[in-house]
Amino acid sequence: MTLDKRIRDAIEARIRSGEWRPGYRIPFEHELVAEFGCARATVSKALSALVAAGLIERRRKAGSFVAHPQVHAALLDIPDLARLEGYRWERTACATAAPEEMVEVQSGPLLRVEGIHHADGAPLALERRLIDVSTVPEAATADFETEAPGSWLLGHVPWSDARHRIRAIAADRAQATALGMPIGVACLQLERWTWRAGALVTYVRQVFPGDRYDLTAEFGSRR
Amino acid sequence: MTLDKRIRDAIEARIRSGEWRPGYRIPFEHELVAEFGCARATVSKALSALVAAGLIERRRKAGSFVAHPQVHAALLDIPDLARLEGYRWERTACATAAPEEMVEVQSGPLLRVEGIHHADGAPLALERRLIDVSTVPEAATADFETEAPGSWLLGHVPWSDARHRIRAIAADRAQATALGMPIGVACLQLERWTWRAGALVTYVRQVFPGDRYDLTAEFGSRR
DNA sequence: TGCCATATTATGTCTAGACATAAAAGTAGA
DNA sequence: TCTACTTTTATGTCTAGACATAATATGGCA
Repeated sequence: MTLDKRIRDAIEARIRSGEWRPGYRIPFEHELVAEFGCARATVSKALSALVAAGLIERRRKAGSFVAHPQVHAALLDIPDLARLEGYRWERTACATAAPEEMVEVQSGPLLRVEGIHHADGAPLALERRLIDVSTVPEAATADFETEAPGSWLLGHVPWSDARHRIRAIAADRAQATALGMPIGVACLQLERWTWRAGALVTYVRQVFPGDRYDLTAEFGSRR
Repeated sequence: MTLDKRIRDAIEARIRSGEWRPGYRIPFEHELVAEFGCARATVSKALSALVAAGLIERRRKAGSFVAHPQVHAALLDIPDLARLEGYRWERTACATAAPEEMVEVQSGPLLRVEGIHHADGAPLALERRLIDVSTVPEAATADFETEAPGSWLLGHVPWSDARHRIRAIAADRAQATALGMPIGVACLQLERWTWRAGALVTYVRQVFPGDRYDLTAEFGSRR
């Protein structure tokens, strides 16, 4: 393990654990130099890597700060429904659930929340969400009437890893009814598993009508 | 413009132009030090950035080499159909075409190629491709009977930028027939525009049956 | 109080050099 | 010829220090 990686990992661990929350000013370079007993260039290299990873921001004279998390992945344009204006969350169910659609993923007891996102009066997305209560205990008593679980989690779980799966599906009876469309309409289904420090935080499945939504991704890279 | 960025840009330009092809050994660090009149650390920083960008690979003692392009985007798992074994290309049409589905993208005269990718005997994807003949003149005389245009282009256009669009569609009559499925089946449609130095290289639209294929994406990053 | 010039300071970039490391190339012995 | 050891060499990591830059903080002036 190289020294700059050790410094990077030490800082990253404190950010991902939530100890250093978004906006927190991490120690100055000269303080890290003292803490790790190395040259400033080595600390700077570690901090540069954290900037590239999107974990911190550096400002001259002011210092380095834990970056504010963003739901938008840099390369894959997945909307954060809860943040978009004009969207309305409509809660339909909230209960303890067995994770029948989440096979192969380890989790504790789960809370299930379902709802519909609206845009301009019409339903845009159907959301089914499972929250691992052992990872996020506050979720058990949260009020998802006033705030959608997506944005609620954003404020309660600072950092995480995620895996996405995108597929085309035909809307079943329940989905078609909820979205106000005929059964069998082609929909884009986005699934996202979110972990924090190895523990499942939440699983969410969003269904978008194919004619109202598409994903875009840009790559300034290799073909 | 900082010195390390100038070095990086100079190397990147020679790679993207095709002057230095994949596998080419770029000058040793000490040669770049002499060329740019700077310290080795500065050259090394520029090369590290090129590694992070996926443009070069560095091997101790051997030197640094232009990386072999990969169709797989790092974060979004889009398969390179032409490279997967067991896939068979079946050409159905090849003609000059008006780009009716490519509005808003500027291009020269286009060559149209259509075909079906097979896996284990069953059709897996339907492909419609438009190639800009003014950007890739050799395409006009290429033989797409023996080689799919995707892999052919890979060998003739070294580096490029790309934009993707992903949506769910219902298969129309022609698509359903080609894929051997009922009309209206939910399919994942992947579109990709590819540019080289600002000029369109190719547009491709691939249609995958929803029940036979899905995309996955992992992000070790922010939510 | 409000504004502007100045000083301070943390980051940004770069240098010249040291030592480590891994892999290729060369060498000697079986 | 084949194998094992040694040498060479390009990259990998790090140091101690220099100067640049930009944004904050400070102090004086109106």
